[in-house]
Formats: sequence, structure tokens, C-alpha cells
Amino acid sequence: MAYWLMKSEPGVFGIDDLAKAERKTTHWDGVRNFQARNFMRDMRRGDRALFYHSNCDEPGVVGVVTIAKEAYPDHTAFDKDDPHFDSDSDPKKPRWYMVDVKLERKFRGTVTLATLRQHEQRALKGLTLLKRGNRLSITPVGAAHWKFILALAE
DNA sequence: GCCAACGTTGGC
DNA sequence: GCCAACGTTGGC
Repeated sequence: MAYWLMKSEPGVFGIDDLAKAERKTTHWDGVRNFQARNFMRDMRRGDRALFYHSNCDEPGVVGVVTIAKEAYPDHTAFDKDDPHFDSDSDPKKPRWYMVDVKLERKFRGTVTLATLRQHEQRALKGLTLLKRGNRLSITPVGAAHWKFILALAE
């Protein structure tokens, strides 16, 4: 089982939205970056991911989700009225994919980006999220980093 | 294949 | 709102 980190803007879709969703499950649409897409296609059912709030007052990790369904075509790319529409994605040969995620756990508080940065030279050295200029919405997380971040949430 | 221009991300 | 960093596009 692999570990991941998935970013979402709470103003658009935050962890509380996921908590309110039917079966606490949603499809993770709108990824329009090739590297992030490739990571998403590597996801397997049962993998787990950190839910990260970006572009907000308190950026950081707010909970854990599990991958409930492996990558399948992102239909929003075919919808002209969708903000993520991409005319280059052909339904016969989809360019973009999404997965389903299910909420496993919401942290009591936020493990903030500032807290993660306090450990970036030691326990969290090499965490992709903390690398300079990283903007990927989906990144892998190593087992040791995963364990450490969950411990920070206690 | 190079690279300038442009759009987006996301922390601050 | 600012701006650094990055990905993508398109002219050449």
C-alpha cells in the first residue's frame, strides 16, 4: 500500500464537504497536470492519502482519505460548461483521469504547513510537498514521512 | 529543439 | 494583492 498527499482548496472543496458527501466519498476531478495525473493512475484501491488544504488562511494537512476507486476517465474534461473542460481530451482517448476517495479520518486540528516546515531538515527531509516551488496537487509520501505526520496530528 | 510569453498555483 | 516558481503553448 502506498501513501499520497492530495491538495484541495477548502473554499472550493474542503474536508468538511467530504464529510458531508454521500458515503463520505467523492470523485477527485479537475486534475489537469500530467505529473499529478500519472501519480493518480499509480494509486491503488486501499492506498491512503493526506488531505491537504491549500490556498487558504491555514494551509496544512487536515485528515486522511482512502482510495475507494482506481483511476477512470474524468468526464468533466468533456463538458463544455465545466471550468475544467479540455477540448483536447477525447472521450475515446481520455487525457484526464480521476479517482474516488473516501474520508477515513478528520484530524482534531490542522497539521499546518508551518509545522511541517519545522521538520523539513530532519524528519520530513525530502517530502515532495516541501520542495522548492512544488505546485503538484498530488504527490507521493514515504512511509516514514506518513507515520511522522500522523504522529503530529495526535 | 529552443525559448519567450502566458497562465496557474499557492504561500505570504 | 503580490510575486516566485513552474508548466504549457506556439512561433521560429
